[in-house]
Amino acid sequence: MLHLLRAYFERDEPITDEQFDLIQSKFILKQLKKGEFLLREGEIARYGAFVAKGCLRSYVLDNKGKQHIVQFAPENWWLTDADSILQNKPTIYFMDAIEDTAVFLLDPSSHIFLLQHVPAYATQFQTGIQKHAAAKDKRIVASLSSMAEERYKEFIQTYPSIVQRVPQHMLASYLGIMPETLSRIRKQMAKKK
Amino acid sequence: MLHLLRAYFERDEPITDEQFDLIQSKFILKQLKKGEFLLREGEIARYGAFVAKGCLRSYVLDNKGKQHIVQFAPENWWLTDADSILQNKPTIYFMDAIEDTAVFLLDPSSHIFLLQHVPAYATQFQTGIQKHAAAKDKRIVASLSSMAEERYKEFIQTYPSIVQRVPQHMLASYLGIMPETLSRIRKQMAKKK
DNA sequence: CTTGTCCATTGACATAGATCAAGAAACAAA
DNA sequence: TTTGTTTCTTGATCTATGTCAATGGACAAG
Repeated sequence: MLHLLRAYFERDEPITDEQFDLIQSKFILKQLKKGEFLLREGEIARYGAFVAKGCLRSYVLDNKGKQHIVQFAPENWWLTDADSILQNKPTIYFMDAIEDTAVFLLDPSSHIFLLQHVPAYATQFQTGIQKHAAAKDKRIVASLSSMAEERYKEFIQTYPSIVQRVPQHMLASYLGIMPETLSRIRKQMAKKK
Repeated sequence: MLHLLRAYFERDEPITDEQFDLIQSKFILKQLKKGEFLLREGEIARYGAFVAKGCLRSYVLDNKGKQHIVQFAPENWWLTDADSILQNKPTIYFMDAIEDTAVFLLDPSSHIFLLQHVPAYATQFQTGIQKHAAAKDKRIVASLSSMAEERYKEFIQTYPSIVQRVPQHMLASYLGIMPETLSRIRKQMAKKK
């Protein structure tokens, strides 16, 4: 799995073996079987997770016990609850693996250490933060301004690889609609074109 | 207005006059009349804006020309399009003043300078980023899991001061519902209690 | 005071999407 | 293959919210 971690940090600029040793020494590899949890509601998050292989998701339960998927995290994405880590407060999220998944865990102090000592880490971190923030903005705008069908199309455009690998009902949950509705939307779209 | 800027950076730790001089020298004060724009769709954002007094909002136009409010920024909030600044790409947002407003503008290189030279700046920046990110997460979760009435109640809880000062139809736009619907929700709530 | 503009309210109706119920596929395990 | 799970589809209704249209209040400008 280590080569995947290295490839990620070398995307923009190559890094030396020494630097990668530093990185490597801070991350903890964890293998998750499909369905295993990384974090549950009520726990305090202690790590950020980098997905080397597989796919995680995070979701919340509403007051009726219904799941709502907040994020998918396939290869090269990060998943964490920064709020919980930084404020030492219980998370509202569940995070689990929707396939067999390999993640690298990083605790906050290691994170700060790497920021200060490995420029390539700082670069990728910055890029990652931005990407996440932009994705969130896009999602908020979509939820305000688009009907379900448009949001689905936009999702397909933005995350074609995710569409292939997650079951439809999870997509529906992410989009904020019922599986039945997504099924009907797909039928509509198939007919039109 | 400078004392407001100073008060913001001194919230957690006092700062010296020298440090504040440094801060002061980088910010540009701009006064906006109600209705004046800070940024329009298609422009490239050049500054982050700190609201010292008054209130800004950002919104997008959907393909039918309808406004959707993405954010309100009252005193001590920041408003910017990081994506546009950092990627040098045209913004999709309009940002304007909903009251007479005083903002302090900061360009990216000054931002980096202050991060490196004024610890209190770095601290407040970090806190601000977190606050924004948490607010976005909360909003995404709410849009997935709550009906209009619950979202409205949550908004009142979270931003009581904003409710007082913005017209109802803007609140509706932020909540993703029509003004008529918000009016009906308020009527319902008044009846119940 | 009068006029115009903006905003909130209310009603009648339309529609996107939810809910409930039943099957049909798909797929894995035995 | 048979059986059991899980996922997807389809139909019949129900409900929250949007749309359209009219009215009345608040407030600013003349």
